[in-house]
Amino acid sequence: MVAAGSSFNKAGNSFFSDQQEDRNDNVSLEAGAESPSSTTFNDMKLASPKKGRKSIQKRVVSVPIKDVDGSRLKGKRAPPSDSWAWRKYGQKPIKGSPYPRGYYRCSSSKGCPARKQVERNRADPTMLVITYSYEHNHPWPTSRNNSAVAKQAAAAGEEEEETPTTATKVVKHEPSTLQPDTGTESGSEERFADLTGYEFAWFGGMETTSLRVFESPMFAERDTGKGDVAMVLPMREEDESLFADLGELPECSFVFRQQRNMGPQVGIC
DNA sequence: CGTTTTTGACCAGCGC
DNA sequence: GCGCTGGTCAAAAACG
Repeated sequence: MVAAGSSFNKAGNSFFSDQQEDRNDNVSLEAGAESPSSTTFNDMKLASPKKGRKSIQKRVVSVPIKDVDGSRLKGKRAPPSDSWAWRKYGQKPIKGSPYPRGYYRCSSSKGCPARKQVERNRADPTMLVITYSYEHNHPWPTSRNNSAVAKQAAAAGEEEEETPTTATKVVKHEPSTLQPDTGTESGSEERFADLTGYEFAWFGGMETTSLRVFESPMFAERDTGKGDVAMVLPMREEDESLFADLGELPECSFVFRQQRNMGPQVGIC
């Protein structure tokens, strides 16, 4: 991303570094778009030394546009990306990216501090990169319908969003919040337990049974050796074709498939 | 009529 | 100090 904007330079691979949140509610964050299709789910805690604000946690999720779109079209699928209501409050073209980034604010409840940014993954336009930001200890409202959410997320993708459904989710964890190596699995489970309490409550349905974390070589390449943990969540069979196009997927990614009446299944490369 | 989206302007941080 | 960029605000328009 060509050293995306100023604020990102400092952090370098800011994705995997602690970042700080300054001024108002702004948060500097790495545009996940830069990362290869793989990335995807990041966890970041942002402390704000300056204004003594609560720590801000960020999570980056990469979701296939089709997933989002499908949800929107059919209206009754599993939540595409989250279960909250978001209101768009801005959109900006991002330097180096042909796709604009949309800024959303949680509207599930009054005073909801959560925000998210949605943009297309430059490396893989079929993927949407969604960055969630919220105060670490903020109690989230209860789940809401997701059609609106899906619509918004899809909108962020702009143009083409007319493909069927996909439910692939590649999840990546911020290593700093996990135990480096040995912690891959236990650590991530821990993290995901956290997730289930927040916007990713829908993960809960499967996390205990098959949500696992794997390390992917591909993440290492842009992650200056921090050892990212990647996770690929359920995808639907009809989307295999999608992956045919995702040449950038890790040589060895783990893909879970979840069939409607069966639990997720693990596919091993 | 209330809510959401759009869009241009403004503000602040960072690099040069 | 200046310019660039990202993030937010806010008014108007659109939508349900």
